[in-house]
Amino acid sequence: MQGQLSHSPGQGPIGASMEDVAEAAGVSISTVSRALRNASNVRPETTARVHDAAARLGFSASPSAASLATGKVKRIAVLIGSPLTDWFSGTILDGIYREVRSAGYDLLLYRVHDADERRVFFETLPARRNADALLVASFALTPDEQATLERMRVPVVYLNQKVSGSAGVGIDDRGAGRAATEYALGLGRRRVVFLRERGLEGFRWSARDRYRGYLDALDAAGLSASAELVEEPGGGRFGVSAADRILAGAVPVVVACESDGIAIRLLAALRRRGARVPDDVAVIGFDGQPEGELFGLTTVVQPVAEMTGWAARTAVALARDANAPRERLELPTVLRLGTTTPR
Amino acid sequence: MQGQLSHSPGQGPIGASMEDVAEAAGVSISTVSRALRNASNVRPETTARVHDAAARLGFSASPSAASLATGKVKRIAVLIGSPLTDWFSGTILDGIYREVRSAGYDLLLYRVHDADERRVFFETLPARRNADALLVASFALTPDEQATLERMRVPVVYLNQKVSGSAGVGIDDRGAGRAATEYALGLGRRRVVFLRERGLEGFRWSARDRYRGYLDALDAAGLSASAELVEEPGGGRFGVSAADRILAGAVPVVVACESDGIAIRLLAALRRRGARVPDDVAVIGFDGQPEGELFGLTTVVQPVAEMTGWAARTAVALARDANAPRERLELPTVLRLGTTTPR
DNA sequence: CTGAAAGCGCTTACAG
DNA sequence: CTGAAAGCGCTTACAG
Repeated sequence: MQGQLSHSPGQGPIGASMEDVAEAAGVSISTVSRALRNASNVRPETTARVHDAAARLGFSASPSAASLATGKVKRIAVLIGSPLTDWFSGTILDGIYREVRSAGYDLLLYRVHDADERRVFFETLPARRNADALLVASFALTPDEQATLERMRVPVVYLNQKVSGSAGVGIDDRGAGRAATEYALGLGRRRVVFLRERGLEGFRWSARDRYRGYLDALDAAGLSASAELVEEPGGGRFGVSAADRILAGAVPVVVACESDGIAIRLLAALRRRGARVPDDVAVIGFDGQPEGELFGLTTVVQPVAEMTGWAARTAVALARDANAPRERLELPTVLRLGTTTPR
Repeated sequence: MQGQLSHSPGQGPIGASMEDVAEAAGVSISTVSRALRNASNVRPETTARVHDAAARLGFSASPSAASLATGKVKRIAVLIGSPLTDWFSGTILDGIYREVRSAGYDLLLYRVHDADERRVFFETLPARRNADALLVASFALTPDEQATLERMRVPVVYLNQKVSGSAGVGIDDRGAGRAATEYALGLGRRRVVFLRERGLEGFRWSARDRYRGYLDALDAAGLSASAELVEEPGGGRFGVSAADRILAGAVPVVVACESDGIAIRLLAALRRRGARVPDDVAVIGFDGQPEGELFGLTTVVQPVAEMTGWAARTAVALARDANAPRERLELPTVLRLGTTTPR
């Protein structure tokens, strides 16, 4: 019994081993291994006998042992930069989960909210050797961080960020931000402001690009940008001071928002102040969050389901074969008109 | 080279091995292993030398190999029954993530939305041998499923469900539902209805219990329940037909909602119909979602952060030692008055 | 404080 | 179609 590790006292039996199954089925563990993975080169009756024995003993294989032998961990990691309470985060996680699980992979979740979490993630690279592919969602990486991920030797798929040479899918945030702003300018209001959350500048690629598109449109129209409105993220008070500042202007205005979630919070704040929407203030969101429809929100709808599905399927393909093609895809957005902008 | 597996063609080098580090540092791999985990029985200079060599070679240990040797996978699995887009799901995932990661564990996510996903999960038990502890969140399990989880030999912590003999934390959903309804009855309206989502009956323990509390209160007041309002979950149209049905009654009414998310969607639908809140319809939510504050929502606030923190810390404790105490904790709720109920 | 060696539980090339 | 054996890359009891 030399070498027998005794460091799991009181753990109790962890369940049947492959050897137990082999004995019960009267075959070798090689055959058990093959039969349980339904390899074609096993006699059907043998396979059935093995499955029977495994079920009877409540056997389930050790993923760690299998990983060690195959070099694959059958896990896909997702790295998310926005709070998980955001509609966008929840929606893409839901979609990614479906694809990943149906392909037989588990989902490992990593979240990076602040500079500290960010530092820890890139220093320790927990996804290293821990996932067969990594999906980076809505998260603006520095060139350094991109390089670090490269060295990790795990295939990376980007959702909503452009990284040349890497697989990825997204929309044209800048173009869509510009188009929304052009539409806003066409409404004949004197001010068009852009509202976004503070403190996530380095994280949210998409917000930054949408804002750039806003500036593009103003520039093309020969206008200078109104002071952009930046609010503290999250919390019940979001939008309140923005509403105050917007209403202080005393001119009809259009507000283009970074996201529908922000737009909805702004609408609530405006209404509590008695502002008329869209007469005093017109509002345009960004996302296509279903809740926005209830508020009649005019918004830029992005094809979240398509983006997510594509990203997840690509991650699975790369997890299976790191040499699978690494394509880039850009999907179109649509401006959906509601009642928060005038006809 | 016999036995050398050749099934990873083109994978390229996966990085340095412990042997490489050992050679570079001039020690054995035993020492490398100890030094990298900062074991106390290694000379400080040796430890430093090993860390240096590891950093130079970009070494990171294989979690699979470590797991196989230790019997621990350093992962905690979360099983969630509600859509990840729900505020509650996002909030608890955020909180669980923080605790779990800071304790050195990875987070494995499992979601069970419909009967099919549910069946697959319990048939395949993907968390088996794949996590050191399982956190089951807001998910009503059948006795059979509870037993299945028991046999899995992974410690389980329940968030928002009472399972005797298991660790868990939650609020008194039934009591809180009753208290909210009693408050509603005290407002002197003739009808008090309960609004919840359809299709998740077997999944959401908490919604069911809140509804039971509603019935309790009516019963105690000698009233019979109004037809409960059940709506299709999700989507932009949620709440619209509920609003229609509520307004058809033509009597002032109080609506107690399963969640704040539902209450907010109802408020939007009511306002678009021109109903006065709280004069025509008073609304009470459940959760304490920050967004509700913007709408002045009266609601039952549950201590989500405390519940989540406790559950996650308990999961970590059980992951470290399956014999750690399995306690149950019930936390209090508070009715927060807003402007959607009359003074 | 350090090293040689066994073992964790699988998968698969090889031989039959 | 099946089995014996090597190896995946760690950790740790044991001996020094």
